[in-house]
Amino acid sequence: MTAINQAPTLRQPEGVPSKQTPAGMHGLTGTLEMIGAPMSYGRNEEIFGEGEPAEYLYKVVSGAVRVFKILDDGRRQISGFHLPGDFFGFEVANDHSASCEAICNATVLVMKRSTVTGLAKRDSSLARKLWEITAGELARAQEHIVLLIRSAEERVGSFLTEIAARTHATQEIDLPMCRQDIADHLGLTIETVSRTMTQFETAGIIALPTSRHVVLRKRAALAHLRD
Amino acid sequence: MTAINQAPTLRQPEGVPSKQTPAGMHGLTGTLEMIGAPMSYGRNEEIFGEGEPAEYLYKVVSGAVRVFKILDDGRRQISGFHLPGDFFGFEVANDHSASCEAICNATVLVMKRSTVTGLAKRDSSLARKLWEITAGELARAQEHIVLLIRSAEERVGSFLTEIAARTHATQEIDLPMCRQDIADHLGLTIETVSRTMTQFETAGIIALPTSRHVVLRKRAALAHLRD
DNA sequence: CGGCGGCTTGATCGGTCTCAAGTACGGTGG
DNA sequence: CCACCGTACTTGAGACCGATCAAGCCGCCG
Repeated sequence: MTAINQAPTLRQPEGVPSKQTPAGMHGLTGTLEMIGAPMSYGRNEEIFGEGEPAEYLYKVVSGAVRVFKILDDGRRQISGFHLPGDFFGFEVANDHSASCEAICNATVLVMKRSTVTGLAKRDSSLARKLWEITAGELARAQEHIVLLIRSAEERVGSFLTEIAARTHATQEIDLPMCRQDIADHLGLTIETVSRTMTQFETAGIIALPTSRHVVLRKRAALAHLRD
Repeated sequence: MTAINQAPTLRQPEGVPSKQTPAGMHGLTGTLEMIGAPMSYGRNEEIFGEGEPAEYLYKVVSGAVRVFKILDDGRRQISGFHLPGDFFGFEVANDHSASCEAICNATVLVMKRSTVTGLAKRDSSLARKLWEITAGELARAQEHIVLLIRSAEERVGSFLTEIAARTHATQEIDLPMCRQDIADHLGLTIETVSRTMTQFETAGIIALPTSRHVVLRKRAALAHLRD
């Protein structure tokens, strides 16, 4: 626990509110941000732990976080990475079903859960938005299931494609997470992830100026890998 | 399509409503069943298809159904089996994200989605219940992800344990689904499923009087398999 | 310069898939 | 009642992919 951990400042988050919510987004982005407080977390700092009461809902402002479970055999399954703009930590149950850590220094908007669910009781569009966020998580989980039954090549290829799409990158992506994080997300070993990346580079599908910086040379090839 | 397919009778389902909803169940079971109509489906009959408009919500009364996607390489991923009492076909989006078929002859309660979401706008406890059902699906999907990164032995063992729990079976279970269904659910081949079952039988963990009838001899051993 | 964490590469092992028969069971028709 | 058939399931042999074990390399920071 070497990280800086600012106490939430109970005012509007700086910077963010200037971007006003576009109409048609059900107003959640606006509403929730109003009641949120920005918090900073250092690299590898815990944001919440599995089994803890889920007091807050979160939205990434900058940086990246990983949500994971530690299995009884000691392995770690990273259920997802969350990037700027993503909500996370939404629970219907009272406790968090997974743990969450900052991957790198990260700023996160923190909203009190009781406030949000209280508002949702009176505002059916907000209630629906909460449902939609959970349904979005479900869709992502199901995509992930489909990914896990495929070959290592396809898993790594899809991962790169997904990160590129979610960061709105056209050509180059900077991976915030290490190889072990990727491996624990894709259900592979660090060696297999590394080998597969090298293989993509050899095939001219990507370039790797540094291990964290990926240049997508043939995006179509990445997306259409067969096993 | 050889199956019997009764048109929905737009009256209260027979038999079911006599069981009144116990207090504290948020009233959904009661409310939704009131607006539901029972439908019968034959073995392998389609209940809805991926991409179709999600007009209805469903609840299994008897029998069993499988929800699945066909992948672009032709493989089939069964995201889940639904047994009596289970809801399925819940979507936030307008279209079904997966297909659904009856595994055996099955009776299903069918509720009009627009009616339900209309009610949810005015009834926050119903809105919350819809959210809870989706969150339950999410939790199940995440459990499944954890399962998919484990060994074949563990997958089959957990599958048997899960079915036993969900059918409230203490000792013996009747599998409604064939080996291929199990394989497509667990991300294995039919041969591996079969071999693993045989292996459990040889080890005295289960008995297999017939291929669909499983006697659990050592439930603890099934649940605690290591890879 | 030394050390360390993160990453890559190599050699070998093992689990699961693939391909290929073989078996059990239920239904159908003679 | 039995012969036949099709479907579901089991079993076997071999190939292959990814895990494991083990070095080595790179970049960064003290």
